[in-house]
Amino acid sequence: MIEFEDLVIKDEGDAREYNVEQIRDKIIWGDALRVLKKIPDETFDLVFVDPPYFLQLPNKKLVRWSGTIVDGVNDEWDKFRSFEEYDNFTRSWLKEVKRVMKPKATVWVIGTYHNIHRVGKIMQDMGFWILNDVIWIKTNPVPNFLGVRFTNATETLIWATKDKKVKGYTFNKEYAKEFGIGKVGANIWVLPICGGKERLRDKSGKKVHSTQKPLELLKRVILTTTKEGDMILDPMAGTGTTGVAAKALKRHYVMIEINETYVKAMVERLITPIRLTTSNFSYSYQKRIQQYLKLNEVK
Amino acid sequence: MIEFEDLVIKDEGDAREYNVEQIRDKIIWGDALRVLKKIPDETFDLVFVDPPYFLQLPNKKLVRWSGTIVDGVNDEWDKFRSFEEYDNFTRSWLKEVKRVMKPKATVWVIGTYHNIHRVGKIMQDMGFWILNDVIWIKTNPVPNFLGVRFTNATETLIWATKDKKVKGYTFNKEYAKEFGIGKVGANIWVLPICGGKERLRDKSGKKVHSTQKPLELLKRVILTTTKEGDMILDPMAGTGTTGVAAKALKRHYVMIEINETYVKAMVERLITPIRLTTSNFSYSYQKRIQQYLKLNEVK
DNA sequence: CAAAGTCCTGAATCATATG
DNA sequence: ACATATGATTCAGGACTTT
Repeated sequence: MIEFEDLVIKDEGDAREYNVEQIRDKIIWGDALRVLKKIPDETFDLVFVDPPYFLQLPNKKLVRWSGTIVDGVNDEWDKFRSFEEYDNFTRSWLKEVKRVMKPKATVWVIGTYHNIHRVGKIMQDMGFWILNDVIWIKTNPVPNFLGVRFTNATETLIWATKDKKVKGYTFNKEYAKEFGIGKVGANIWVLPICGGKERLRDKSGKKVHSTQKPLELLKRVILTTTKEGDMILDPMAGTGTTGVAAKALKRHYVMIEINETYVKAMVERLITPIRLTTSNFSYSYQKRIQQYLKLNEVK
Repeated sequence: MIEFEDLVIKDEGDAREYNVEQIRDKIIWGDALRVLKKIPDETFDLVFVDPPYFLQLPNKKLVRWSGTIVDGVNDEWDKFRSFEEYDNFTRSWLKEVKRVMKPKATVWVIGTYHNIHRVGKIMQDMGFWILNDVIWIKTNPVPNFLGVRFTNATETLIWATKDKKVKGYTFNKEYAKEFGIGKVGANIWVLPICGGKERLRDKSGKKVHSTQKPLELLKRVILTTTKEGDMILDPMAGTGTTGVAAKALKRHYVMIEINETYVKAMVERLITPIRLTTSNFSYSYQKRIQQYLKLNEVK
């Protein structure tokens, strides 16, 4: 039986460097930046980053007509004092990410309009070369019930190499065509927000993580842009969707996370067998997505 | 009969300021920045900007199977020496745009991953408050022939106020629901690239403008975020889609454009009567779009 | 005249090899 | 570094031609 200790390395304050064998298929419990600095150069084939979105939500509750309260993101890890502080944080982790990427590796970063433009510009300024934006269309977004904006139903993923000159990165176009709307393998993915049985909840029914990413999303990232056996890094792993998907798809992972609750949740997920099929969707989700995919058949 | 002189003001080098009556429903033929500086504060209810995308295309030809060559963007106006030069240009026009916006006005900027993140971050840094990203899904994008990336089928529009504190901007949610995918009025618009009879061509059949925007796009922008009689500015008007749509929808426009060929094309379009209905789409477009909208009915 | 087939093209950061 | 040659690669829509 696999135990917590088999999967988790607690990062201690000393300065030694990790070696690749030691951290393969492990969760490193510690601060992302501090841990990243101890990882050797050119270790990973793929990096997936889901940084704080810096939502800048007002510190008041948003109440629905029904009287219930919108359970938005109000976590300490999403608090920054200013754009400048957010940008400095972003540059810091991007610098380390770039260093630990193999020469032909690619990196994904996910965000919304609150932060993605800041991240994207900083990436370009640091020499990353954007290959695509991929638009995730959420089939079940939170509606804008005040009717003062468009309902924000999308997130944006930036996919990039570490440098303009990189050739020969991994791109599996068969999967790109399978996932994207239309025949062309477009940069548009339609899938629901993480919910149902996949969504981790504590005993009181509260969400363990406010922004848990769906397995289907990471499945698509991994299948389109890695090969079996590749090393994948997620330096802000949250509840570990990246590692769970990587394991199921026969890739190696390294996940970094500082929050103890999240680390424990991740371990639970990793020792629970899953199969990564569309059955990870509920039936109604599948039906909805089929509607989108029917577009392929329009003449 | 309406003549060129009735519609066009040629911007001369002198320093006098334009007044609102003088420029209403006019094309100002001159440099965007120089002209903008002569426009009074708080003149417009809406600004739409389609800046150069800074595509940084390689200096080599992309040849198709058939032997034809992809006629990509190779215009002087899309050339910048560096990100820094592009950013300085962006900041310059954004500063003037902010000044000529009425207090409750909003601004739209369109771009692709090549430039939109730079523009978006700069807007945030200058105090603009992003209300939404709107994703334009192009039904007929240029495929990625070589299969090394996702086909880039989207453009991104940023919609913002000039300041975080702005309340009471115009948002017509009925139209937002009509245009966006799903019942919720999502931030996703599906429409084709400008082509067919709408696409302006010279006598030899060559595109007048390499990136002419579809009328349907501007129709949506105008109907969702302005009222009848509003003043709309397009400071880089190209072949004038903004003005044509504004006129048809009973809004006032001011368009700035420096290129003589484009100005002449604009005048032609403005004196040609049009009706702005969905018949601007061909039937097959409509069918395709209906397929997307069927999602409304999914339970 | 309608239907089917051919050809061209669209905001594209699209490959590799050789000189 | 840049330019040129060669080769494997693509979908939707519109214009035009053939059946």
